[in-house]
Amino acid sequence: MLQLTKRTEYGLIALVHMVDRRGDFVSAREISETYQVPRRLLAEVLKDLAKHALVDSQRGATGGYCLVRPAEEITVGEVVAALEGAPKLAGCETLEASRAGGECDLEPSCPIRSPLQRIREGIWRQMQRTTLRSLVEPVFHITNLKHVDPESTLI
Amino acid sequence: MLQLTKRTEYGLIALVHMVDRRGDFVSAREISETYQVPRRLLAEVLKDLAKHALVDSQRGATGGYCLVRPAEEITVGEVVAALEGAPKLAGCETLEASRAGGECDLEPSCPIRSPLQRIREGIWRQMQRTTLRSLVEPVFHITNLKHVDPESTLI
DNA sequence: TCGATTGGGCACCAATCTGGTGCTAATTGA
DNA sequence: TCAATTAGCACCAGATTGGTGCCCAATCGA
Repeated sequence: MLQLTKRTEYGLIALVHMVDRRGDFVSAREISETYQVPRRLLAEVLKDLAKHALVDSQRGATGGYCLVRPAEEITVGEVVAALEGAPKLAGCETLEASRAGGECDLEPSCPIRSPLQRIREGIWRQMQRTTLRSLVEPVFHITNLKHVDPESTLI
Repeated sequence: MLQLTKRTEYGLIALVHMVDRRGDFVSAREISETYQVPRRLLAEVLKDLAKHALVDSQRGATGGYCLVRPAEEITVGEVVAALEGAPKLAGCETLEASRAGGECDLEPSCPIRSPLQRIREGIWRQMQRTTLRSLVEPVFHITNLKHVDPESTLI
């Protein structure tokens, strides 16, 4: 259905919540109560983000999570990749790299290269260009990229 | 998993196959054999496309399907909407329209408007700007939209 | 007229994904 | 020690997805 999962949604909400609060650790409970998100599931998500080195985690009474890098350096693409795995651009692209030039017999519609593949690539590129910062302050995204037609920005 | 369905993939493949062949009807069998796609499923997809007036269908021995409009006028967004339903931009957006101005209590993270919503909107806009033609000849898309940074085109 | 070929409708299925929960252990500050 | 927190693992019900079976309806050519 072309949709990101709830996991990703919760992850992004949590990350946005932590923007510009580096240093102090925010607990999963605080986030879950603030945005009415299932705590256990959110914890699962944050754990994954920690595994992928997008957040630091600390146990104990005053523990919690905080961003590892500034919001300008974290892309939506990274978050999605961490929480649902990088979109498999299977077929041609991957084969291209591995066997350099041979015909592709795995992807049946290869000669044309499946339209869906191309669309997925496009979406993927967009997400890799969209930072956490631009989610917090959309204006940032547009004003800092004047040469890009605002109409065509992801957000 | 942020992915379009196989149905959509098959639909796009079929539509691309029919580009610039208005007039003669292409059978589901021909397409399925050309691209090694399950015939019955493809038929189901084409039926939906016909229902949404994206293709004409004709029964009988020499029947099949053909595009209703030229490839420049059919957008990927339309195809996706036909085959998997328009992405529900639930919550704020829809409520905004219906009750004009009240607080949104359905979408918990509403005050911030869920980051995921925004991303979804961006993707959706992109798909609505991407035509079938640009899937056939990517060059078309870029050269005809010179004011858009090529980096930011969907395809 | 008859048969072959095509799309249309409906039901159905197995596998997978998704959202979510329970429980217990380990860590840490007060 | 106690309370709060993250970590790990298993588990579950429901929805979605990809795909198939079967028969009917239309249409064309012989």
